[in-house]
Amino acid sequence: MPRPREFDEERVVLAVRDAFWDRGYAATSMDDLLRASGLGKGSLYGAFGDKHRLFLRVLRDYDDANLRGLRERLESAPRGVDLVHEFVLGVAGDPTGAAARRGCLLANSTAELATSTPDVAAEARRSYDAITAILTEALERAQREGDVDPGADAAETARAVLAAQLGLVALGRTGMDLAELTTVARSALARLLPAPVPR
Amino acid sequence: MPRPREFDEERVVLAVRDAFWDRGYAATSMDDLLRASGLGKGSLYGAFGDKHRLFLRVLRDYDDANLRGLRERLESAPRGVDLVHEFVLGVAGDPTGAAARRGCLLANSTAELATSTPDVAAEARRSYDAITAILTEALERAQREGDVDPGADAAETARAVLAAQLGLVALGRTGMDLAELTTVARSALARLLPAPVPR
DNA sequence: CGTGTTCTTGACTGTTACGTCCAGAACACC
DNA sequence: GGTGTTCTGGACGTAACAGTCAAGAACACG
Repeated sequence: MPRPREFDEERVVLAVRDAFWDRGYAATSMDDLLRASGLGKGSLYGAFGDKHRLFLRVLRDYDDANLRGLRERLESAPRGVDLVHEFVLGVAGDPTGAAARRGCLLANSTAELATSTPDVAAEARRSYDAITAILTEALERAQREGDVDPGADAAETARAVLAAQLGLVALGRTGMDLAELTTVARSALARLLPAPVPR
Repeated sequence: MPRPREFDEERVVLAVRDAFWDRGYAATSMDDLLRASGLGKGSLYGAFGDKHRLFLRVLRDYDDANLRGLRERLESAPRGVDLVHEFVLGVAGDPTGAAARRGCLLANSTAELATSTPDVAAEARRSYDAITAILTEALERAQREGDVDPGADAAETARAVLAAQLGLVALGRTGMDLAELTTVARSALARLLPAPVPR
């Protein structure tokens, strides 16, 4: 009997996500979000609650999509080491550089809000732990496939790779030249992944 | 003949810096800054201009102090490689973990503002370029001193080290366990600095 | 000790912020 | 087609926001 929603919840989350992504949490006003989503006040508040709750919803959806994508790529990757390369080099993947300048919504939000909003810090830990697990799995596969030294601690390597990727994201956000960013990514990758001893 | 200032400009900049550091740029109100500095509105506006200009002043002072500290430590360090270690391990240097959770003002600000405020992105590039130059010098010294493989490209290594450090700062901000953070820092460092070939 | 310049304080303005609320619209079901 | 429930849009209230301004205080200098 209820009147059905006129909007698609997922589309609204994506539109709102872009607004937060472009301006940051605090600088994004509710009016910005209403304009971005095309909804009226009652609808947005009714469906998602206040700004803080809406933001957390956006962030969680963003992270989940990222993790889902990583897992899928791990399964479809010909070799485990490919995923690791993709993960790190992807920071400079967009040839226009727009994606690099935009950075990562989670990383941006953590830097802006981690102190004042424990929810965001917790979400970041959750996400980074999950990414580390996926990278660890990829590296273990790479070890079995002979692309990475089997003597290396896969979990430890995964964390180092994650740190390097986060650093690259930070550098990309400064507007660093894409070619330079790629060079840094390649050299970091080459050093972090210990090659198997040739025999 | 003019009436002298009653406040110390440098102390005000530091107090204001802490306020920005704790809350982020957008979430810090002028009232917060007035309370933190102890000044009245006319004084703060008269001495530093509006919020944006004040923030840039704070950021520039912060960066300059950082760079000065790095250069001094490079000169006083027994070995070039020591500075590189300090630089990376320093992220987890405070045993309480408060410093790690707080992160770096420049990194936080870049993540929050780089898109909307080109000044901040430019300041970040300036600072990171300067850090890279210092690290390059330290690495070249380390190569001469036999602590790093002389065949490695020092500038490229410096950029990789910077990326790793920025990643560690990002991880620290999530509240990651200090011991774990240190472990990641050590393993990244060990892999990024190619050991000299023993002979 | 008068004078001129700067500094300080806080009231004030206009804008924008977030969130609530209500009247009317739109639909599913009977 | 009536009825009940939810959705929609916008007006509204209160609070906080950034920044201006003017009146008076504090000093250096002559």
